[in-house]
Amino acid sequence: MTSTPPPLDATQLGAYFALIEASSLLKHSVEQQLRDAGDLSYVQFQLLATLGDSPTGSRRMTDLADGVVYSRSGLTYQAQTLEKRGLVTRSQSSDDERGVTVTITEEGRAVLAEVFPGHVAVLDDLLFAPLTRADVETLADILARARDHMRQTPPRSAGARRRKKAAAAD
Amino acid sequence: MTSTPPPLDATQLGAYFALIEASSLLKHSVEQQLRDAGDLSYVQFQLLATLGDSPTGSRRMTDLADGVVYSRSGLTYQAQTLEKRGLVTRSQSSDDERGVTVTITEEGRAVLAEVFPGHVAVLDDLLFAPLTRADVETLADILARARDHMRQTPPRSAGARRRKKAAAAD
DNA sequence: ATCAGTTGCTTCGAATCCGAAGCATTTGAC
DNA sequence: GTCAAATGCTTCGGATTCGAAGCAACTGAT
Repeated sequence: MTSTPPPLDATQLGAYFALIEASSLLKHSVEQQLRDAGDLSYVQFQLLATLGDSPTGSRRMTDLADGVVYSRSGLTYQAQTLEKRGLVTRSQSSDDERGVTVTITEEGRAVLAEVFPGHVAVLDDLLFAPLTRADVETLADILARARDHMRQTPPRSAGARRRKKAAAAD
Repeated sequence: MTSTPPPLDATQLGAYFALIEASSLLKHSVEQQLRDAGDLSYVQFQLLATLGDSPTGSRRMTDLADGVVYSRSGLTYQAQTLEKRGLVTRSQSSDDERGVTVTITEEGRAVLAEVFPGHVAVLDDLLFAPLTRADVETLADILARARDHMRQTPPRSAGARRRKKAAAAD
């Protein structure tokens, strides 16, 4: 029974659709450029960029997955792929025996450098071209707030593993 | 020709990352809700919603694919899936022998109605909660401009087939 | 120390996705 | 009319994705 009429007005719908469409279109174009320039998928680029941004060039798997909004298993797959191509190395974390530290290689940095200018060019052409400086600032502010809110609002059934015990007092 | 890395300033980077992260996080949560509420993927929901929005309840495949930012083959797959579940029907277009018209069924509308309130709830909780009314208006305006720009800016290296203008009458 | 619970990552199976190739129809040029 | 190119969609093959289950290591309490 749909007893609750949609409390979304036209403006909200517009913002929602525009958000989804814009990010989809942008992602598609970026993906194409990355594929052409360095044979990288978007996730792979994100991973390399995240690693390259780190002072040590390394991160733990979980941190990577969280940063990129990705599943653990998907990250394992991509990390393996990147390792096979020699763009990253994987090693046991020093303090935690079961932790895996991923580190970008020189080769990885090279690919990153290869791809980056084109990446930026796509962003300039598609995203920033029709926007003023003030628009970009405003956009960054609003979306950052939304993102932060989502980050700290736990999905109803994701994130932590289901607790089997203590079900009664959950 | 990669001699001039166009620099992105902090604000631009912030806007870009926030856009990607926010849309990713939102999409993930929405996907979960749709899966739980009606066993629909996000694309499937988008398709049903698009069809439901049409006065006739029908659209041609290509128009659907464009609207949802999806590959043709992916759309074929999803249309088949939805047809198997009885949520849409597919039939030959009247004026074009090779065109396929997809139409939402009563069952499809029912599922849509079933899922919609929860969908809206997620949007309210995650996207709109931390934003003011003015924020939403601004966001809609800016992103709509960006989206429109992307829509009419063809991918530079895409050897995609040229597509003509679609008929306005529906 | 030991046990149960938690966490980090991987493996597994299945679903989904895309691009390229293919088929059928339409369009445009001649 | 006929042919070549363009268009609409599907099929095919392969890559990517996720959740669930599994294994190993850490933690805290006893």
